[in-house]
Amino acid sequence: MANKIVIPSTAKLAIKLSPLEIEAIDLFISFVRLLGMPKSVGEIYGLLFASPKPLTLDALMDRLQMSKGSASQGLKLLRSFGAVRTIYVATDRRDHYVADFELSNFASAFIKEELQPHLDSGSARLSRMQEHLAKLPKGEQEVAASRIAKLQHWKEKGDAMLPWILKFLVA
Amino acid sequence: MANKIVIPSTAKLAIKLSPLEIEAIDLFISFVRLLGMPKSVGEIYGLLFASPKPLTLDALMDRLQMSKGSASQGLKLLRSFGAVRTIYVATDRRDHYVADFELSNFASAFIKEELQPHLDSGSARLSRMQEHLAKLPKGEQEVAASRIAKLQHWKEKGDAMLPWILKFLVA
DNA sequence: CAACCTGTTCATTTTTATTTGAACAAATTA
DNA sequence: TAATTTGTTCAAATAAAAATGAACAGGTTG
Repeated sequence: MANKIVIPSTAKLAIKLSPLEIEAIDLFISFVRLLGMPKSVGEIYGLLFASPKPLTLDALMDRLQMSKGSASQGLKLLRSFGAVRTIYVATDRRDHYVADFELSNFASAFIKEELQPHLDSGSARLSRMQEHLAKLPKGEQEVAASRIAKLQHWKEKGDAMLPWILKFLVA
Repeated sequence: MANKIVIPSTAKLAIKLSPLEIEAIDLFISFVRLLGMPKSVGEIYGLLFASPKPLTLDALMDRLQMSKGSASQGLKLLRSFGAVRTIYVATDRRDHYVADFELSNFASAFIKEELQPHLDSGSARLSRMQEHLAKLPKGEQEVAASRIAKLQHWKEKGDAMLPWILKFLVA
């Protein structure tokens, strides 16, 4: 005998995502993947981006069919670099989220958290390399020195470029 | 009874990586990870970068303790964007690899293969969004239109920025 | 041409990243 | 203050990415 499916009166039917929402979500999934973030973060931002009104954690879970943990962590990350913020909604004590539309938030978070640290640790690395170089057999020193110089040059290029990119994005 | 360990006369002891090599490998592992490439690619490039002479696939496997499959695929990828190339070595029919020191190869491969395609598909996506927009209830059209305009703006910014970055890198 | 050498491919295994959901804490309400 | 609501955390499960190694294809050599 087949089980009867009972839907409690409090259950909310998940409203299917609209084509526009799907398009936005899809766009932001590929965008965040590019920055090495989990897909769920793209889904959340995409839906908030497309949504005309603020959404609660519940609503996100419901419409994206996503666990509470993912939604909570995704929002945490998005908040951390200002891609999303809460907005006060009277009579409802839940947090209501809206997307911030400044794309540069994503990019500058990526630059500050991923690129900058690597460039910064680069100086120390180059020093260490110079030390190792000194201990090399004479015959190998010249080649190695020229390659370390290459790295130095790349680092300088990176250092010079990042501020410029940041400025361009924010502008 | 303990087994006797027999080392066949043809076996080559893997030469331990030098501190300089380790430093280079470590650097390039984080670099390629940033570009979403597998660690093994960074190891290969790093060792070739540090190596004063060309290395064969065998040598890479041996010194990096890496499988033939990984080495072969990593080299294939690195060759595909010119980060590595083969060099002729008389009396040895194996391929001998050297690193190409033009950093811009990595960056422009990344731009051409990851960033550019997303921007390119963006136009079609924006058109689709415009169509969905038209089918929206009147009340929601205005908000949605302004957000699509945002996307348009970002896309234009990206389109404008990429060529500039590319030029900066190659310079 | 048969045995060998070199490198590629790809199904399988292993490792790493992401998601889930239940336990928890904090705040609110009855 | 007990019950409820809301959101976070984290250990465990799942999914995705990467590495492995055996089978293979194409050369080369004796």
